[in-house]
Amino acid sequence: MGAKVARDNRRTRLLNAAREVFSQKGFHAATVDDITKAAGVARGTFYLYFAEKPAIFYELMQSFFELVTDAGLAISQDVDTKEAYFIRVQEGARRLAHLFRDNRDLVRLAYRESMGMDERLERMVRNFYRRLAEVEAQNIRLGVSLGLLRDDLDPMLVAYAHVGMMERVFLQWQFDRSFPPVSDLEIQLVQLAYFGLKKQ
Amino acid sequence: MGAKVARDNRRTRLLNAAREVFSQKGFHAATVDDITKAAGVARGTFYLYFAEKPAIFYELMQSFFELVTDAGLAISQDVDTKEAYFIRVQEGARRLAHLFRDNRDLVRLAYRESMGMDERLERMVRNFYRRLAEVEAQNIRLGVSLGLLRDDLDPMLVAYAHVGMMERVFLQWQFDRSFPPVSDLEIQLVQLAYFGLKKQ
Amino acid sequence: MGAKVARDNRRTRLLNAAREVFSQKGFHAATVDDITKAAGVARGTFYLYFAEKPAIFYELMQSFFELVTDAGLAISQDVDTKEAYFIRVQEGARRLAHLFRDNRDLVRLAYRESMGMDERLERMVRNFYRRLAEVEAQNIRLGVSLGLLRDDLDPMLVAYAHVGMMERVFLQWQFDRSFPPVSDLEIQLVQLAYFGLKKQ
Amino acid sequence: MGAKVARDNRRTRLLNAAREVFSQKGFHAATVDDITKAAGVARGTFYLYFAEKPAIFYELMQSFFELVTDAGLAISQDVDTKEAYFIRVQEGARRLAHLFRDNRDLVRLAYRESMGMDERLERMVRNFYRRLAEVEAQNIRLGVSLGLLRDDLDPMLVAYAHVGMMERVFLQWQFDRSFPPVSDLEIQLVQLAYFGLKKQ
DNA sequence: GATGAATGAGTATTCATTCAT
DNA sequence: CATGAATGAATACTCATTCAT
Repeated sequence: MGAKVARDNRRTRLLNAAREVFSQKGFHAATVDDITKAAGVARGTFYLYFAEKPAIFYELMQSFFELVTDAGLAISQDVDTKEAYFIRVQEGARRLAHLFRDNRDLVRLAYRESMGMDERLERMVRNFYRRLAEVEAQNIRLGVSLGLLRDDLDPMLVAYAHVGMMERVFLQWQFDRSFPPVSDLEIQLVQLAYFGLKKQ
Repeated sequence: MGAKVARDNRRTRLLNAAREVFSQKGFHAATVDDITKAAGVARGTFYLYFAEKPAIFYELMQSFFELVTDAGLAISQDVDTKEAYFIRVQEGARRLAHLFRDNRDLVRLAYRESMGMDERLERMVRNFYRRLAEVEAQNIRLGVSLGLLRDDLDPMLVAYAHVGMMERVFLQWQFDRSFPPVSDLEIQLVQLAYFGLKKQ
Repeated sequence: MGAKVARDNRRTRLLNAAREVFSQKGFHAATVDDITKAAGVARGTFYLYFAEKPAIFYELMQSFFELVTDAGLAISQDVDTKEAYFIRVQEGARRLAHLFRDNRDLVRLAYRESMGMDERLERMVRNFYRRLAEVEAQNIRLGVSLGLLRDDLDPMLVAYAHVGMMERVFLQWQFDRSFPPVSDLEIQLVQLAYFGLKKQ
Repeated sequence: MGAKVARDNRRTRLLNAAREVFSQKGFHAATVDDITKAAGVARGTFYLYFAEKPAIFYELMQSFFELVTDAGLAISQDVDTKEAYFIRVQEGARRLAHLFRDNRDLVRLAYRESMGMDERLERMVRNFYRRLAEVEAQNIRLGVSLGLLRDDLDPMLVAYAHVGMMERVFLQWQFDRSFPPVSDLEIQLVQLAYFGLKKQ
């Protein structure tokens, strides 16, 4: 079992190293050598665990996608009252904010080259957004059925809008130093999404 | 002036060729040779008009950024009533929708590798978003001063949220075949932004 | 002795696997991994029986060389009449034909890269040809002393000529589908070598 | 035209360099860098004239094949008497001997790895031998029709036999230092082929 | 201005061999 | 004896950029 542990160690070390290296230099500028050096293993070892350079990148991306999707999935789980729903939505927004804050490397990497690599990655990204929107659309349908949300807008369209506002705001919040220093970011966002911008 | 025209022709042909080639193959996979061949000029000619391969890419990106920013700027121009404001906002949304629809190549290219190239491009992208958000924040402030919009949310934060929802929705609408077929896309979006999602 | 048998089994299995793998993919394209996998042993095991990849190849080549040389040696053994000599020569030719037919893998491998590997192999090949020619030259000298063959040609030169005609004909016969379908191949060859091509 | 000359120069220099380098180190051991260094051009220049490393090797092989085939073709040209035929055969043998002597590099290279590279080269080699045999078979048929040669042996079989004896003898003569020092090599060979080995 | 031949730096991947278990 | 995870040297090929014509 020692071997198994060592094996997992190597794989994990490569993944961590790759996350850091990719995040700093970008996919293209980062060499396999950079990654193995950062992981403290020999060059050839990389290919024992990943078929090719893109493979490790896909895996990192996928793990980010799952973090985000899981946050979305958690919202509707075991919810059956308006009050519980609203709390869950608020918690979901906070969880997402924390996720962006706590995984800077992964976030940076995901938004740095979530596109432009190859057809396969582009498909992964498209699928991620679709799936995420479907999850959010389900959340919205629950809100509608609870009598909380309006039913005259297409749930998928609204879902994409929510995904977009969350990602752009959290992204800017994380990486743009000039972003307004709001402490209750996710609260304002939920307010905006719920009440809209019109004067009451 | 014939020379000037020829010169401009070459430059323009290179830009058009680059837009197409980059859009199809991506920045890294596209070679200078691809571009010059598509433009029908010799390889060396490229370097008479652009200092290096990234330069022509920056210029294309910049032109996209300006298209978008101009659409945002047009909203508040010469507006002084609630009614005019609302019409302009609606027009702005439509203009943006058309812009995404009519410039597929440019949009694809911009979102395909708006990141992950180099530090300079990343700065360009960050600046674009900041400037765009400032423009939208100005629009919002006008709406507030006209007594139309609430004043308890940070305008920049709301601006980023609007940018995010627009870009994600229009992007998906353009490139995801499974996007819900809504004809009044930009109307629903403005509705959502103005009234929010809560049941009236 | 069980261990000895097992040991021999592994070694033999490696040799057989190598013969097949080399014959199909060629020396360079064949990997040690291919061979050990085909033999059903672990990679490290290879190096318990062979010092390096070329070693197993040398051994296969050597075994082919010995098969051929033995066929040549058999001709002159215990021969003391013209009639016996002629019969033996004919038998030798047939034995060689069978040898090429029954060891396609080995033949293919030997002629596929009997050269171009390294200095040592080239020396092996040169030595093989020299030794084979010496054996055949001895046969010829016996024929001369029996009063059957002319004595005005250099025996070594004639020996090389015989080696060449045999190898080229048998090789083509084995691997070129367009080779004329002659059933008495080795008889015609001996005829040609003995009587020459001139019209009687 | 200066450019054209320079271009040809580079190409020719690469071919000459490749012949030497391949001949010394073998195809696999020789690197593209070795060749370009020997030719005095930059690495990338190689790929302006040859699509890949094997391409230049194929071209060298082909040129050798043509030298040999041409020697065979010359024999039967404009011959219509027994005397002329015999002279031409003798000349052909000498021409071949000279060819092997004067193109050591090419010969060495051709026989060093005329096999074992890839499917395409193997096909080239097979085709070369078939074509060469066909040429020699034609020569033999002419000898038969002139009443000089026997007609009871398959011409293609005899042709392959001749090819084999020539190549093996000339090869050994060139590269084996222990080869018997015969001055009239090609004369003895023709004698052997014509009269055979039997005592008159 | 325009050309395109020449340059040479840069990198993913393979695979023979070792050695700790 | 046997294993197979780990090693790291080695190499063809691409392509942005230059510069002589």
